[in-house]
Amino acid sequence: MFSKACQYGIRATLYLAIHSSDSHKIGVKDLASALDVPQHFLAKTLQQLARYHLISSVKGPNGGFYLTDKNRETSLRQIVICIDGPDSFTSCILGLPVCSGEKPCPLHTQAMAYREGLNYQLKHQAVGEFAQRILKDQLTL
Amino acid sequence: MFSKACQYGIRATLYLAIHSSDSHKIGVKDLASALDVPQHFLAKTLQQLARYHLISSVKGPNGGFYLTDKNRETSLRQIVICIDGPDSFTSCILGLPVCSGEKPCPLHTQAMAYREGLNYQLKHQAVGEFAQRILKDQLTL
DNA sequence: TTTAAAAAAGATATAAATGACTTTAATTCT
DNA sequence: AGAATTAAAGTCATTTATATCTTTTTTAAA
Repeated sequence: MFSKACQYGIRATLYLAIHSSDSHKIGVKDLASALDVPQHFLAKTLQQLARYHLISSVKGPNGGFYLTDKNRETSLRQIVICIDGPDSFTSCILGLPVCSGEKPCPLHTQAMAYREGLNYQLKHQAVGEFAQRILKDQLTL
Repeated sequence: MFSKACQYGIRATLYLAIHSSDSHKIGVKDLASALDVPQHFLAKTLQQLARYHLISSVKGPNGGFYLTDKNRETSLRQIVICIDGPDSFTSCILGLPVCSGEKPCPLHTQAMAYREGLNYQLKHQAVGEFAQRILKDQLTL
């Protein structure tokens, strides 16, 4: 479903949403050890997200990654698209080159129901809202 | 979600459900070209399924793969388990080593709701039933 | 006893994930 | 302002996993 890069990207973004701010940036090193993921691989992923302005970063001393208020308004769907591309939720679950409502594979209907639901959740909940729910419900990152 | 091997396995099994019988077996070569998938990779997958008696095969002239009536009663869930293992539907969508109802990740509820749905469909529909629906609704393989 | 086909084992290729190193840019401290 | 420092950005190499191809062996039927 999600590539490792994407999983790391989602977790890192949510972590930043909870722990970072304009005045408190977090370096890859700290982030990687907090999430227990490979540092350099995470770095690459974060750079990709920063390039697309889904997260923010500054270089140099006291620099690092952080989320602006605007960053907090983006959806996790955007993060997924940025890393895994736009098709991970729509491509055929059986790998058929053509598979759509008109020409469905045997699992099309079932898969769509499942994936659309998840897609909706990722699309209509802002990163900031997710973060609040994580704090409230004490979810794991 | 599914590995290529698993996608090929599902499609091949359904193809066999529709086109094969005790008296009409199908060779990997024909199967592979009908589904347009790599022949030898498919062969390996079919052998795995045959080893676990989810599909049937005989060697030699006029041999090949086919489905018995009993084979038609197995579920696609069994096929998936046989190839991708038992955890592909329950392992954490964010890759966390521990993620459960008690200690959920931020996407746990959403992911479970929809994966359980798909899982249910795969579990409670026999391969034979699937095949009939494919014929009835003219679905693509 | 020849033949057709699966079964098995192994080699190769491709892609995903990870790691090491170099460069660039922003701060901080003279 | 200029040098030193820190951390991201970028590039390249290595490892690991997945997918694919090749060859050999076994088995059942004609």
